[in-house]
Amino acid sequence: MTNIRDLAKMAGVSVTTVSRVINNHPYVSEEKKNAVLKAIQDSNYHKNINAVHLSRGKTLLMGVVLPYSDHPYFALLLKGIAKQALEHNYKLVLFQTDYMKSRELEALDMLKHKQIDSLVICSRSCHVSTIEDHLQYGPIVLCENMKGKELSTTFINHYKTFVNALEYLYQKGHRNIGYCIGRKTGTNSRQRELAYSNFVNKYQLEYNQEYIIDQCLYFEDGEKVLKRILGMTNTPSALIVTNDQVAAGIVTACQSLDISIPKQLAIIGFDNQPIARMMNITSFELPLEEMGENMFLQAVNAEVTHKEFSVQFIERGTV
Amino acid sequence: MTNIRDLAKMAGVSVTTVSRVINNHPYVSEEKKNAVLKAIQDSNYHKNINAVHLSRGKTLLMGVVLPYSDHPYFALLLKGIAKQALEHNYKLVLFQTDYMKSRELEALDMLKHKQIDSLVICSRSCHVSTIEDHLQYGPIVLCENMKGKELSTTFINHYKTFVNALEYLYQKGHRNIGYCIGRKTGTNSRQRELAYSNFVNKYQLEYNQEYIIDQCLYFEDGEKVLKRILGMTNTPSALIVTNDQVAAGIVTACQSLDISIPKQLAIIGFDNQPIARMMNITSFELPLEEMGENMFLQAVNAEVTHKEFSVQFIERGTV
DNA sequence: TTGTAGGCGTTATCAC
DNA sequence: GTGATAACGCCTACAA
Repeated sequence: MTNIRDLAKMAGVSVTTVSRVINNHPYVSEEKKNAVLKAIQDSNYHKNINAVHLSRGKTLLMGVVLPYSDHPYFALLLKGIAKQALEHNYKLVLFQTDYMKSRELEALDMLKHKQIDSLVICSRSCHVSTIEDHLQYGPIVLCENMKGKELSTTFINHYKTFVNALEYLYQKGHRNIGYCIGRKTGTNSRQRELAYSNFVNKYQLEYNQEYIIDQCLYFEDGEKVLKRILGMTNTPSALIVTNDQVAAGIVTACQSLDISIPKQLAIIGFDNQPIARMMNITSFELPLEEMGENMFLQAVNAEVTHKEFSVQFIERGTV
Repeated sequence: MTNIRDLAKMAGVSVTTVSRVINNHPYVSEEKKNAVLKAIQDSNYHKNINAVHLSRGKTLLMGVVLPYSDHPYFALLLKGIAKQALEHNYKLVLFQTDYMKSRELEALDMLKHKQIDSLVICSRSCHVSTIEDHLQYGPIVLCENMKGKELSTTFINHYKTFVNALEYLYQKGHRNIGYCIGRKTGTNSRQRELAYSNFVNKYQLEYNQEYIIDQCLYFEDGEKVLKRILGMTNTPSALIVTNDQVAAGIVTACQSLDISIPKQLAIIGFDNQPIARMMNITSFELPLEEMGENMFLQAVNAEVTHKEFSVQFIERGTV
C-alpha cells in the first residue's frame, strides 16, 4: 500500500504538497499538482481513512441505535437519518439492540472511543443517566420527550395524541377501550399509559389491566391480540394500536373470524403506513422520516435543542 | 483527553508498560500493573480506537450492503450477519442502497480506504467486475450463485426452487402461472426467469410477458398485483410470489373482493415468514438467518468458498 | 508557493 | 520484566 510519502518521492515533492493536492488546498503550482496526480494514477494510491481520523480527531461516522430495523416505525426514522447522512457525507453505524442494554452500551462505547462522532438513539433501554454520562464524548440525540436535559431530543406528544384517540372513541360511544403497544416500559409508553389512566378516571370507567397489550410489533401479532381480547370476560369494543402493521393483522384476523369492523371492534392505527391506506384503517400519521432527518441534524450540530413534531389524524373506515 | 503517554507519566512507567496492561499482555509486575490501573481510574482514560486501527491496520468493522433494511428478506439476512458479528466482536456499517449504484460504491470505497475490513453484499447493483476490482482491498461476499469467481458466495438454487414451484402448480392443474418478484434484474431474478421460460417451453404453454410482475416488495403491493392480474385478458390461475408479505397482501386483497383462494387463485409464497403461517400460505422456507451467519464467516475468513443452502417446501392452504 | 518537522495515540521490536 | 524508539499514514504550524 502506497502512502503519501511514497507519492512525494515519486512526484519529487514534499508530503505536504501531496497532502495539499489530495485535499484540494490552495497554493500548489499546476506543475507539481500534475506530478502528484500522475503519481496517484501510477500507484493506485488510496487514502487511509484511519490515519485521517486519528489526525483530525473526527470520523464522519454517526451511530444509530434502534431495537428493530425491520419494523416500519424504526425503518422510517432510519430512512430520514440516512437521507441527511448522505447529504452531509456521513456514514452510519447501525446498532440493532433488540432492547438489550449491552448492545446500546456498545454504541456508547464507540462514542467514548471516538470511533463515531455522535449518536442517535431512536429508542433506549439504558437509563438516562448512563446516556448523560457519555455526553462528554460527543452529541447524543434521543427520540422522546425529555426537555430540560442537556441532550437534544426529537419527539411527538404521545400523551396528547393518545388523549385525542381516546376522546374520539368515547364520542363514538366506546366505553371499553384497550390498546396495543410494543413494550410497556419506555417514556413513550408511559405517556400513553398516563393518558389512558387519566381518561379512565375522567369518565369513571374501569381501569382494566388486561386491556393494555404489549409485545405488539408485527402483522402476525394481530392474530395473538384478537385471540387475547376474545378470551376476556369483557371484550373491548375498540383498540388503539400503536402500529399499522399490527392493526392490519387484527383486521385480517377479524375477517377470518367474521368479526365485523368497526361494528364489533373499532380500531385506530398509528403511523399511517401504506398498509393502513390499503386496508382502510383509521390512523395517526407521524412524520417519522422528517423526525429522522431532524435527529441527524441535531447530532451533527452540537447545540442542544428540543423539537416536537405534530401528528395528523386520518379518518378511515375502522372506527 | 488523556492518552497512554499521560498514563505512563502518572503511573511512573513507560508507555509500553501501559500498553501491555491495557491489552492484557504478560510480563508486567503486579505493582506496576496496579499503578497503571490506578492512573486509568483517576484519569477517565479511553482508548482511541482510530489510533489502534491505524497502528494495527484493521478496524473490526464490516460493511453490509442491502437495498432495503425494512424488508423481511434482508432483515433476516442482516440478523444472521449481526449475530455472528456480535460473537466475533465485529461492528457493522450498514449501506442501505435502494439499489443505487452510488451507494454501493460508497461501501466499496470504504473498503478501499481501510475504513472497513470486509464487505458483505446481500444484493448488488454494480457489475461484478466493479466488485472484483475491489477484492484487492479486502474480502467481499456475495449472496448469489457465482461459482468460479474469486469471491465468496452464499446462495440458494433459485432455478431449482422455481422449477419445483412451477411443476407443483402444473400438477395441481394450473396452466396459466404468473410470478411476482422484487426487480427484474439481478442474478436471482434471471435464474427464475430462466426456470420460467424453460417450464413454459417444456409444456408448450404461452410465454406471457405480463405474467412477470416486478416491484413486489411489501404487503401493500399485493393490492396492486391483484388489480393488475384482474385487468389481464387471460388472468393467471396461480401466482408464485417471491415474498410472503406480498403474498399475504394478495390474499387479503382477494378476501375483500371475494376471490376464493385457492379455487380462483392459487398462491405460493417465499421465505415462510410468520405471516405465512398466520394466513395459511403455502411457502418455501429459506434459511435466511443461517445464510447471513455464513456470509459473515466467509467475510472474516479471507479464504474463498461457495456455499449453497437448501430450501424447504411448506404446504398450506393457498394452492 | 514549498518544505521541514512535530504531532495524533497506539502497537511492536528489540535491547537491556 | 521493562522501557526506548520506531513505525502506522496523515495533517498542519511554521519557517523559508
